[in-house]
Amino acid sequence: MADKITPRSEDYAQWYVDVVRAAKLAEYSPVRGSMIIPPNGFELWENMRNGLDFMFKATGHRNAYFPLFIPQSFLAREAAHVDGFAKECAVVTHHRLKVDEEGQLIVDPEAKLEEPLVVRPTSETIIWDTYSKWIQSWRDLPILINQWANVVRWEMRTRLFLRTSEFLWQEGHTAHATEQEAVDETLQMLDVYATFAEEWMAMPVIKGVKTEAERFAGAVDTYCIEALMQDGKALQGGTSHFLGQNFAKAFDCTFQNQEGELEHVWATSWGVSTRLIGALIMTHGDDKGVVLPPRLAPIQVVIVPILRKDGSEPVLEAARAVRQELTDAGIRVFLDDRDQYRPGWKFTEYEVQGIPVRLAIGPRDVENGVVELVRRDLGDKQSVPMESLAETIRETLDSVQQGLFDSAKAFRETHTHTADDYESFKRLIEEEGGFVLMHWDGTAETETRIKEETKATIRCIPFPGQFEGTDESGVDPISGQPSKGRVVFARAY
RNA sequence: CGGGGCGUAGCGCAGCCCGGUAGCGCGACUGCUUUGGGAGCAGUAGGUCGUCGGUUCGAAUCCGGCCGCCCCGACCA
Repeated sequence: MADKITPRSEDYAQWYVDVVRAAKLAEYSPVRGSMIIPPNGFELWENMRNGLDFMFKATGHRNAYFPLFIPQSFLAREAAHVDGFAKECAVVTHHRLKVDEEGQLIVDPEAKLEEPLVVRPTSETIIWDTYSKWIQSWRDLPILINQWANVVRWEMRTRLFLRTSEFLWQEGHTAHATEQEAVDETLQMLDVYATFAEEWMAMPVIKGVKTEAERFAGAVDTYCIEALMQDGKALQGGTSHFLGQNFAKAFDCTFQNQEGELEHVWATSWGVSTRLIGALIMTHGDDKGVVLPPRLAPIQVVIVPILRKDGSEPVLEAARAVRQELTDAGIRVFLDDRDQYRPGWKFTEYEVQGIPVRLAIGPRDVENGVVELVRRDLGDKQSVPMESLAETIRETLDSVQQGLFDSAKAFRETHTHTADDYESFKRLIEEEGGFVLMHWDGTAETETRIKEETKATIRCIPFPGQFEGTDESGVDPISGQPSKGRVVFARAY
């Protein structure tokens, strides 16, 4: 029987869990808050990683690896950073187990570490300790490094992909001679994320800067891309931080400039995580399952042959020929010729998994020189000629990619509202969800009050030009104080 | 850390109130028939009933302790 998927309209959170499970993207592990990522999920991550990695390298970055364990004292060096992460760190205190008198495996109390090791929640500290050794002169700058790694943040409440205690991500850490160069780098990487989100994930995003309350612990400015999920909640998809000289000062990282003077280095860091997979699911999924954008789908086209006891050989031959043609054209294709499942079962299975295009080839199709093509996003069946099939598929994949982006963008537009007074703001947040644009006086007081009263937070102060009228000055409807422009509010993941 | 729920076959669950041979569905395995939207029939295998203790002739069931997981809140990518 089919794995039951709760309809989105009934219970969106349950739908999400059902879909992740049914599409075999992730499963729970024996340890609370950590997850197993089977091939379906991991190949998706690999494709994301490849896309991003290419862009990182195209902008001059190189990959490196820094250790999982960080001396506890390192984390304490930057005050704001401690505040931000101390509450959610896993700490290694011992290095040995032993079997006790009762035969139980226990932590050996004799094997206590002199200094506890923190499992990295992020790597700024270990990296800046290293950079301080690498950097002496302005000639050593910039340093443009990225690492692909796992990190641990001991979360109280977890959700598959969206918030797990251990997750996979990339973290870029760069060092610069000037403030301007570091700021430029921060913004450049934000652009990389936005491009990736929109062109690869088909997920429209708002670019903006975080308020002080939402800022990364230790950053001067945090920039972000914010996406809107189908249930009207916002999701932060990636962040890029201008760290100023905070970490350079904490780790005494200086360089000698061209005038021979010692200066602190300017820093950035930026990251996206497996959380993006959650964003992808909640941007495009439907009641039948996941919907994957072709550029990221591990399998772009699945071929289902309709086999009969008599005369299935011509069908298989045709299916293999199609597979070859598409493979040669650089399309990721899978021929499911397993006899143990019937075609209907396979149709449903690949819909759950979100494969963008399905081809069915049966005896009738072979006779007529056609294949049946079904787009995952639209679901309509069409018969297309075998002739120049690769081209047809390529166009179809492009069309799916574009179609997903367009409908996600249309959704965001119909779920973005403007509020001019607090009452209608509250009504919009409560009843409509989505992004609400409203004037804000720039103070933490009103921001906190709104959060407490409505659970909505300022997702970002959007860059100019993304919304009509957000850059016009006005009045904060709560405090009556002047506002430089509307900011983006929403309830968020 | 508060509130709620749940631990019984790989997965989902019933059985518990009222103690007495551990069951159902899905999945798996074998065979046959099927195959254009999650096939049908027949058969087979699979269990320390979360854990420790108590009550009892006898505990999945009653009592107590402990452990774990999920959901909702406070906190966060």
